[in-house]
Amino acid sequence: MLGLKDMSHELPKAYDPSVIEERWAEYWVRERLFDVATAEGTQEGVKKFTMLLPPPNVTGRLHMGHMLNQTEMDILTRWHRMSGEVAMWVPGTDHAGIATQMMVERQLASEGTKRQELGRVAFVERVWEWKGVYGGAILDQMKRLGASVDWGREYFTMDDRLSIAVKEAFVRLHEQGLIYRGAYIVNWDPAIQTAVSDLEVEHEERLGKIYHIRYPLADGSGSIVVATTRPETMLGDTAVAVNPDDERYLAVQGKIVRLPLSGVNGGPDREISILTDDWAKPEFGTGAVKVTPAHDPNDFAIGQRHGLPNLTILDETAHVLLPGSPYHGLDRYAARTKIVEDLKEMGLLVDVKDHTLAIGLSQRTGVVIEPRLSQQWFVKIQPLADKAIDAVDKGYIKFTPDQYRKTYDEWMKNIHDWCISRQLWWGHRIPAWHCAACAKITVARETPEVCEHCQSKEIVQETDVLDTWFSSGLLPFTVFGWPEKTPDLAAFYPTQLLVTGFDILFFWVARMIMLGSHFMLDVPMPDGSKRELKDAVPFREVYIHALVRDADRQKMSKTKGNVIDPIEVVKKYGTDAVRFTLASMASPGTDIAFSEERTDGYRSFANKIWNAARFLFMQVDRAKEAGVAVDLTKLGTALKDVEGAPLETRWILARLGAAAAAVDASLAAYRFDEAASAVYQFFWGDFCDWYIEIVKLRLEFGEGADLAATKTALTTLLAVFEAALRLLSPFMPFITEEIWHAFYDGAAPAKSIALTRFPRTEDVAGDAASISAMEVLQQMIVTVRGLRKEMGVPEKEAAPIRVFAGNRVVALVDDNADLLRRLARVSEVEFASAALTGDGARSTADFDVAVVYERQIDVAAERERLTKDLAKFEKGLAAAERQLGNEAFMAKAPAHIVDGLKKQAAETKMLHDKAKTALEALPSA
RNA sequence: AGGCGCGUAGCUCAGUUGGUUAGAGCGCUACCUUGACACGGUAGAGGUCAGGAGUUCGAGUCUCCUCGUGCCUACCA
Repeated sequence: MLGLKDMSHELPKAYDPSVIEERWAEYWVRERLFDVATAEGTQEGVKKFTMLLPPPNVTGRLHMGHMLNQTEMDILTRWHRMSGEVAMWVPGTDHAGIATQMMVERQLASEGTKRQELGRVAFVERVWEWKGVYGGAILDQMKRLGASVDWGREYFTMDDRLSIAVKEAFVRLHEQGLIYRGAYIVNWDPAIQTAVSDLEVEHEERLGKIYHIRYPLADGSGSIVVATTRPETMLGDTAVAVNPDDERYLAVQGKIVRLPLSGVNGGPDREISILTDDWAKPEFGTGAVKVTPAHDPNDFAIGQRHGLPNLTILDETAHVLLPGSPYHGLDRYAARTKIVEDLKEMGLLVDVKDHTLAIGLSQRTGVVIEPRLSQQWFVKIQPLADKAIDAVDKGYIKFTPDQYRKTYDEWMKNIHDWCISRQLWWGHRIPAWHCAACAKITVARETPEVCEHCQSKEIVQETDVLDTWFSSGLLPFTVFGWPEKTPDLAAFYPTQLLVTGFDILFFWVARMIMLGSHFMLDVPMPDGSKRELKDAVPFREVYIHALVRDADRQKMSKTKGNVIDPIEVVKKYGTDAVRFTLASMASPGTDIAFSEERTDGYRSFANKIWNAARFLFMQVDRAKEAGVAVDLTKLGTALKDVEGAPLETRWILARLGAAAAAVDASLAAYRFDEAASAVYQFFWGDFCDWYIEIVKLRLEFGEGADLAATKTALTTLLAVFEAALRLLSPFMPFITEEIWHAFYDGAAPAKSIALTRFPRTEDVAGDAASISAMEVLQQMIVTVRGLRKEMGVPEKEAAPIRVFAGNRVVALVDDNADLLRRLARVSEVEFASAALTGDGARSTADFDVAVVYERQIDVAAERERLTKDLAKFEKGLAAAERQLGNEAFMAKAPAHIVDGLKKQAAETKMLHDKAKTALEALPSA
């Protein structure tokens, strides 16, 4: 399947992701590597990691937000899987009622027809056809990105089994008295002509006008002035309300008003009364409110309280519906203009003021929402919300970041009943039948033959469909077979985690919590015991991630044209680089300003990994030629066997263990940025920059070389590298898979690196002492390199150095002289018996070091540097001394802080004195 | 109208319970085409942590205020 043999000899110099990624993406899906059998989930004692993919709309195309979401989920899933857990990530798509219907309607429009001409049945068929052709696009994109989901469990929210579950849920809620139908004011989208829920309305501050209109009293004794932002609705006024305590209006309470412009067919204007209601606030507008019960939720409430008639004067398309009126048939805004003009002409327009108001726009179509009185289905939400509040309050569901718990709580506590009916054709049709004979409703799981109330056969099914979020809110249990008591449901519910953006916190997350807490309480636990709320919740944890913005922090939108297509970026830099970018920028609290420059940097990282692999493969080839063969089955042992091993071996193993521990801790806290930075730092900073450079010394194959030592060094090198690949693999699955297979050259111990074990500290030997010793050595090497450069020692030339150091460092330098020679280009090391000053000597806390070389330095520059150093030390010293002289500090600060400061002060003083001596030793200019 | 964030190096961002001299990547400067890698190596420069006040022995970190900025929720005509 792979050209492995070729690879190990002829890896191209630069890594080219395009040639390998598609191959592995297909391989992972074809081999079904990430499908989980139900039996695996029922094993005793095995930890499970179950998670649902937030189902993208079938109409969707993958955007950066999806990619961030999927990258995070994939990293977590791969990490859990490699940690020995049963890791199951369930994918699917959402039928997305409005979005999909609009998409197909647009298609019909381009063919010169419309859904009404097709009829409901043909239209729905047409949508299914559309879904068949275009619906899979987003999941195909997901496959290309290597998401390690369980494709065997892929679902669509309109699948038969899910439709049955949706019906069941609806019927049960109805039976429990939690679903009702009635005429209420709802948010009406006049473009697509359906009701939408409160959440589907977006508010936008806009500058509008507020109109003060004079309504004359019928008895001619005067008038009352009302204030409104929507003058066209006056046609539907059925009262005027004033506050009972408003002294200005005491005299007109109960009087009759003649409503201007309301006459039809040339008849007289309607008469309405002035009533009192607390809702009218004296301080707002004129203190008098026109009441339009059919077109405003507050007015509706007033109407209910006072038994006012509801007069609907706008139709489904927001055109005036008032036959016989001159305004009949006008669009709402045209009507507004004309009414204002007419009022002005009649002298009834008292005032027009600028007024900013939050206008409601339909999330899907962008048109202004028209509050409209209509028959709709609602879920009585309070009983569900109570459980959902409880579940989070009691800690059964944990939010990360924690601040969202509060957001959730606030919303849940102010929740309104949920309008779940939509006047669409695409969706789950409400399982209710209206009776023509008795006008009552039959709600049933199966299509009924007769009306359950009067046995009439004259029944027709409700034409409304359910809000898409109703079905997706059930997913955490319906995907596992609910209402059936399936093994899947027993094994995998509740899921562990939900990863999503805050934009669907209320739409989806909150609904899942409400519906899960409600329905699953009735499902016994696998052992037959009663299920408690803590096990009825749909997931244990919710991780809310940030929004991906463009490099200028602008929200990506089609209208702005700043949408970054992840597939394009992936083509340019490789999936691994884009994944790594998203992971490393996924810090809590801030949105992600996606920058290609950053991605470019991580492409370099991939290239670095690639070239490290090339280096290793070359060494393996050299070894083979020298007759040294490494046993790849012994790599695990190599990670633990440090008996008599050189410093760098013990050090890199300690670093590897630390990196693994850091990744574990970070991912457990959803700190993808920290985890990414830990692996990056380990691989590039520790492994490549230091370890490989040191190992180059050890790999001697020539005459008289100690081949046994070479073999040991090479084995450790390979072992660390192989472990590093596993460490990197959740973040960069493609390049690690490719190199890992090449590494084993057809004899890989598993079908995929994703199925191997994630490195754990307990798998790796390593001691803290090796880290601190190595740090001293690194510091010394860096210092010598700096000195060489200052003194103008040519790059290729080795120079002797002098070292003055304590015992610890003497032994360290002595033992690792070859390392110094190689990495700092030192020819010989001479130990000094006294502190070194002048002559380009440099000091640290642990040692003094000087490069012995004829100075070619710029004296002026050196003086400048030393002067600067001196000033820095003086400042530090003064600060430390001031602090140490502070009695309050000495009395109150903990001992280790005081000791630390004392030590620091002593060191600073030493460095200060040396810098001073060195400065004085410089020849005068 | 309420609520939640953010403001740290030229840019993008880290900075865990307050504790020794505030970090990373990119960019920048200098040197290096060294047999893994120029998508590279080595060494550097660069920050009064938005501003002010307070608490504390000690504040990037806690409190308050101001300024700037982003978002969420909401039935004020």
